Amino acid sequence: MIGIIDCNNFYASCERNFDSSLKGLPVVVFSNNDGAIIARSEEAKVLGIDMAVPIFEIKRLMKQHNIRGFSSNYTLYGDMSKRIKSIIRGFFKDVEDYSIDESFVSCKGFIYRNLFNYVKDARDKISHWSGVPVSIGIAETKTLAKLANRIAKKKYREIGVYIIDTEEKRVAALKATNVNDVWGVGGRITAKLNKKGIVTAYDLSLIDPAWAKANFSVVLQRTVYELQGLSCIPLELIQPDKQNIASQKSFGIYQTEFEPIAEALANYTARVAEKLRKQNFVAGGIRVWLGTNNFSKTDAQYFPEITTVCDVPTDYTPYLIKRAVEGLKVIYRKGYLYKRVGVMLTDLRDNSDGTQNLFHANARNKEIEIIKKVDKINRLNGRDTVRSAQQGFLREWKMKQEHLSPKYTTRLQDIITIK
DNA sequence: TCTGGGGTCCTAGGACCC
DNA sequence: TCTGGGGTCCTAGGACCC
Repeated sequence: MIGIIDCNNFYASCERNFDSSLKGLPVVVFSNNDGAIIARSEEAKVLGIDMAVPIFEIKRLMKQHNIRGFSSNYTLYGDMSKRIKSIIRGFFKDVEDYSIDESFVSCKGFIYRNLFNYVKDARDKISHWSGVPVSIGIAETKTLAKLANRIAKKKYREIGVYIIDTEEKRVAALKATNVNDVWGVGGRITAKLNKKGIVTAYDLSLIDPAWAKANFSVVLQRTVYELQGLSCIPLELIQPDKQNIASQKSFGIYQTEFEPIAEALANYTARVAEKLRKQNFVAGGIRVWLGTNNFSKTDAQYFPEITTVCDVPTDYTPYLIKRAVEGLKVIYRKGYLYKRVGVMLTDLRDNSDGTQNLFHANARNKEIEIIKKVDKINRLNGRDTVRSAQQGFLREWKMKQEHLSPKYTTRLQDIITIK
């Protein structure tokens, strides 16, 4: 059996955990740029606030019901996630970190105790010790476990645990679920399935897996097997290395000129390069893209992108920034209202890779020395104390975060303030 | 006026190899 | 006149997840 442990309303629960005055109040969390809703407490859901609605549409509703809104604070959520996962590892030996607020766990070897009692106890303690309520679903496959988790959240909220361990329960769960609520089935596939008369998860579980593969893909075929109780998606206990590291952000206000966009791009590149070095990787390539506001019905639209290969796989920020900005120069056109710029480091590999280039002098050792010192200075004195000139200081493009909560768990002065 | 960010996997088709 | 068979690698695009 496989379990999925999922935090309830994770970001909203994190915010509430550190501010007791929010108890019982509706709480929502905004996307970057304070643009749309990405998390809601139960109270906010009851008031009819949906996922992903733009903030400007619900401003009045928020005022009317005293709904508390927060800019997303990923430093806080990331740190809470770490704490919760370390608690989970005290109860389960084999754990796969699946997302910031979800872990798959193996329930193998629990034959000699009462599975429900053990998991229920674990669920209560994880919730209590972390301050973030969790739900646990258990079944024979990951896809069925996700289904069980939905039931735990919707039907057995107080208990917070649901186990699909009989054929009757499996069929009942499938019949009560729409295909678009099945893990791995999104909007596009749902539309196609519905046209063929497949509406519930139960319908989907009855189709011929070979037909699913022929008419859709091997991905849907696996989902069908998993719904039937045949496990196709194994627990991944070892986190695979990252293949890409990316950063894109919407601008606080539209940008039209090259310089401020290049400045933003340089800053995002500095961030991804930091992440790269933290994981001891070098990047073989860089992709840069630009975008206008795709929600606008009147603005001219433009979404160019460019991929370039590094002369030598590298983690050296000045080089990466230089290449990124060169790429931007190629795709940038005057006359558009730009909404975002993004950068992705691709073709990642271990920094012991040692690939060299016949036509470029090897400056690697010198670069390593320099960037190590820069990292150290910035670690001790704050981010960007030493920076590339291209990163600038104007930051006209920076995103809106007007309702940011303190970094309760990671910044000393905030920890002291909340006592 | 105003709508997020960071990822993965799969597939088809083209280029290329022997 | 007439032109093979078996592969790999790379890229772009599409779909999905949280």
